[in-house]
Amino acid sequence: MGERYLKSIRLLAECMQGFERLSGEHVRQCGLTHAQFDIIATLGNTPGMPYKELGDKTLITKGTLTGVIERLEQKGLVERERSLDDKRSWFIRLTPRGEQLFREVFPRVVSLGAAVFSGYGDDDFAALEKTLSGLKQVITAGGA
Amino acid sequence: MGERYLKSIRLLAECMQGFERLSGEHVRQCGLTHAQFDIIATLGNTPGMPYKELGDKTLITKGTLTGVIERLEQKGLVERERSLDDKRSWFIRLTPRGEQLFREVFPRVVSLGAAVFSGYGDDDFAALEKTLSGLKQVITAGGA
DNA sequence: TATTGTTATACTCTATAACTATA
DNA sequence: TATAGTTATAGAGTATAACAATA
Repeated sequence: MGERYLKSIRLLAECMQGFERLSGEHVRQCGLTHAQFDIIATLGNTPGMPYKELGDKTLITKGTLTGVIERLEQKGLVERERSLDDKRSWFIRLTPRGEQLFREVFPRVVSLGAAVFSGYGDDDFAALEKTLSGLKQVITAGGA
Repeated sequence: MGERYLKSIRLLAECMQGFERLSGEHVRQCGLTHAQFDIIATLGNTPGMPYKELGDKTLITKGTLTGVIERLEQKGLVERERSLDDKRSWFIRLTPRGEQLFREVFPRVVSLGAAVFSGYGDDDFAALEKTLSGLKQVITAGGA
C-alpha cells in the first residue's frame, strides 16, 4: 500500500532508459560522451553560466567538471572567461562551433522525439506535462 | 509547434535527475556504483536471468558487463551458473547476501520515495501511471 | 556462419582529498 | 575562515574490436 509509487518510479526509469537508448547513438556519432552532451545541452540556448552553476545543474562534481570542460575546450566547443566580479569564478559558454554542434545534434535527437510523439495531441501533452510537473515538484522539494 | 514534446522530455530528465540525486547517496553509502546498483536492482525479486538478458535490460554492453559482474561476484553479491541448454550462456542470480543487500538498500531508497509521494492520492498515482505508461509505450515502440 | 561471453586497449568519468588563489 | 576551481590518485565504466567456444 505504501509502495504504489514504485510502479511510477520504475516507469520513469524505463522511459528515461528508452529515450537514452534512442538518443545515445546520435550523441556518440557526433563524438560526444554522455557527460559532454549533458554540458552542451545545458549550455545550449543560454548566454552561458558560471562554472559552479553548470556543475550544480549537471550533477557533475567540480573535480570531474574540470576534466570534462577541458576536453570540450580542446575540441573548441566551449570557452571560459574569468569573471570580473569574482576572480575565483569562471564563466562558461558555447563557442560558435559549439552552438553549431548543438543546433545540429539536438534536432537530430529531437527528430527522434518528433516521430515518437507523432500520435500525441494537445490533451496528451497537457496530461503528460501536468503529471511530470507535479512529480518534479515533489522530487526536488524532497531534496532541498 | 512540432517541438512541444521537448518540454516533456526536459521534465522527464529533471525528474530522473532529481530522483538520482536523492537515491545516489544511499547507493554509494552501501559501496555500490550506479552500474552495480542497476544490476542488483534488475536481479532483485527475480529468480535470475541469462547474462544476455541482463545486458539488454541494463543497457550495459557485454564487454563492460563482464567487469561489472566480476566485481559483484568478488563482493559475493551475485553468482553465475553455466546454462545447461546452451553451454555458451551463463545464468546470473543474486546470492543470499546479494538478496539481503537488495532488501536493505532498496527500502532505503524506497523510503525516500515514500516521503516524496506522501501527498499523492489514488487519483494522482493513477494519472501518473497512465501518462508514463503511454510514454513508455511510444518510446519503446520507436526503438524496436 | 552466427552468437555468447572473454580479453585487450585506450579513454572518460567518478569520488575524494589536498591544494592555490581569491573573498 | 570560507569558497571557486585545479590537481592528483585510484578505481570504475565505456566503446570497440579481436578472440574462443559453442550453436
